[in-house]
Amino acid sequence: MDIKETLLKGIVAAVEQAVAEGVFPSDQCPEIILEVPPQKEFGDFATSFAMKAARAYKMNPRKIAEELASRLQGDWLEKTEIAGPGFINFYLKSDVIYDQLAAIIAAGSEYGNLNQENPPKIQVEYVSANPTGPLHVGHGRGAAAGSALVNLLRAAGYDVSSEYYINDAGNQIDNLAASVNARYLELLGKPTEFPENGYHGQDIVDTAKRIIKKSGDAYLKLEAAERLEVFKEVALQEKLAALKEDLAAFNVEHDVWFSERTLHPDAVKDACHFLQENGNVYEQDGALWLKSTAYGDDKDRVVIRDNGVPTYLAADIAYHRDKFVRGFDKVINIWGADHHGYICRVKAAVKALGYNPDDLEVMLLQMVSLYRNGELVKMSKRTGQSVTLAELIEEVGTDAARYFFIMRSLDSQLDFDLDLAKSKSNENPVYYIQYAHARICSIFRQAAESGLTMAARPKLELLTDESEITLIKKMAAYGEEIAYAASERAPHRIARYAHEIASDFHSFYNRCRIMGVDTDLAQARLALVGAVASVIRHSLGILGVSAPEKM
RNA sequence: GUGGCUGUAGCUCAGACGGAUAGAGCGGUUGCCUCCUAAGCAAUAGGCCGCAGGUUCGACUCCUGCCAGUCACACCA
Repeated sequence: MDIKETLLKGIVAAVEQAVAEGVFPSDQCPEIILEVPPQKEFGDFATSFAMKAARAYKMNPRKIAEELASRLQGDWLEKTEIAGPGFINFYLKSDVIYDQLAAIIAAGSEYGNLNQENPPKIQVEYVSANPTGPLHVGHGRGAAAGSALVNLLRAAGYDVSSEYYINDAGNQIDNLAASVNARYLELLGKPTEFPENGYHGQDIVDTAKRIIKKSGDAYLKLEAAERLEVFKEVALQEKLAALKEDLAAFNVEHDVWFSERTLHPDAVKDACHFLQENGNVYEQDGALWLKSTAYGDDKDRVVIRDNGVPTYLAADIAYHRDKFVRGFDKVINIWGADHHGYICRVKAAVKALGYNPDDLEVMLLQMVSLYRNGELVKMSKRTGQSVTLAELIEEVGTDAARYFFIMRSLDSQLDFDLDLAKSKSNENPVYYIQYAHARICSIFRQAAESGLTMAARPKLELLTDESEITLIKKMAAYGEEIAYAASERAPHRIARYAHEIASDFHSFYNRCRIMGVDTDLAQARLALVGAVASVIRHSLGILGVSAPEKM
């Protein structure tokens, strides 16, 4: 069992004993929280329990600490100290950490994967950009963060399904077809007015060119409406293929691609009927309205327009109903910050459908601002002037782009410095981590050459250097970090962790040598750095960043 | 106007249900390659944690108000 849990149980037992002896009052026991102290002189773990309990117990905190410490036992415990206003500091026996290291080594590449009994089913829907043009950098943040979150949740033992919602119904798709049509006519020398809400990107021109290359002017003979239908399908298939290609190049893969069209008309109608029967929609001015105000929205929202066409919300209601019908315990949507006003009505819809709105978690990504040469790069999807994800990957590479997107908390606006990300130098944090991994691989290559082998049972207790102890403790904390980061939905914590362990390793590397020291010590160190490499690989794997063996 | 997010070192940002001297990277200064990758290490300078109140033994963290930046407030998607 994890040493922290063991310690926690020991403390609980000590408190219970004190209560049984009448030293502590029987009720009002505050929660016991163990933390790693800010300084190593304060021990391996500490708790502020005594200070928290002081009020409830009406006792002096130092007295509480003494009573607790005197009842705490365990052969893994070196000593306890009471410090400051009433902190209890715990010092573990040194062999405890060697047991931990041995367990980490034994777990191998599985170390960092947590097991949960009856893991909750979680769905993560992310990117879901309209299939009307290439992905741009904003989608890139969603793609990186979403896939990292999926990896993180899986490592934490959840049963996760990732999904892309394809908005392949509605006006924007008609605009896509009309845009392709306009380019088609234009290229064939039959100038036409470009649709007002059309897409101006080069990709639309390219699609038109490919159509001409394949079929020439054959489609000119068709009625306009027929031609638009054909172009709609061609364009949609091309866009979807391009999206998948862009995402694949970015180490992003969705388990399910969900087409909005499949919701029309039946699922949308069913959902509306359902809401009608439980009285959550009403008709007014010829339209059908969701009573979202009953669930905290500012105003009611139209679901079916007066012309009989369902709104985007109608499809989303049907879609979210479908998600819950599929049996997910938690449904996570990753949206851009510009959609925040939409959350309330979807949650209202979820509640109106009879599900718990708290089971729908919407994570908002704040905006990305690109900087090049110190200047803001303006983005506009309409005019096709934006920097696309493909261009970003081309410019800075998948590893750097993913790391830059993930390393910041999702709810802080991101300034993405292109010049920094593409600089293949020490300014770039992703290389720092990868370099640590490459160095370890290099050590193993050298060891193999010089005949140094891994010991079956390395003498880990020889690892007594400060930097070695730091590394072991850092690795021992990885599981907890995974669990916490997953529960907080905070993949950036893993980026941080990876950087920290890389830093601990580089520090070790400069203090301790492996080749040329006593064989037992060398083998122990080899085992240590092997574990470090494994943990770095695991954490980079969550981030979707490669772990090169040479740099 | 209403709502969301943000405001911490020169710059970009971390900071676990309130706790012991507020952290990292970049940038600055100073050292370290006869030795496993110097894309590295070590040391050092740099902070009214936006402002003002409040709660508490204790507040960057919680509450209230204000200021600033940003995104959004459709029978568009």
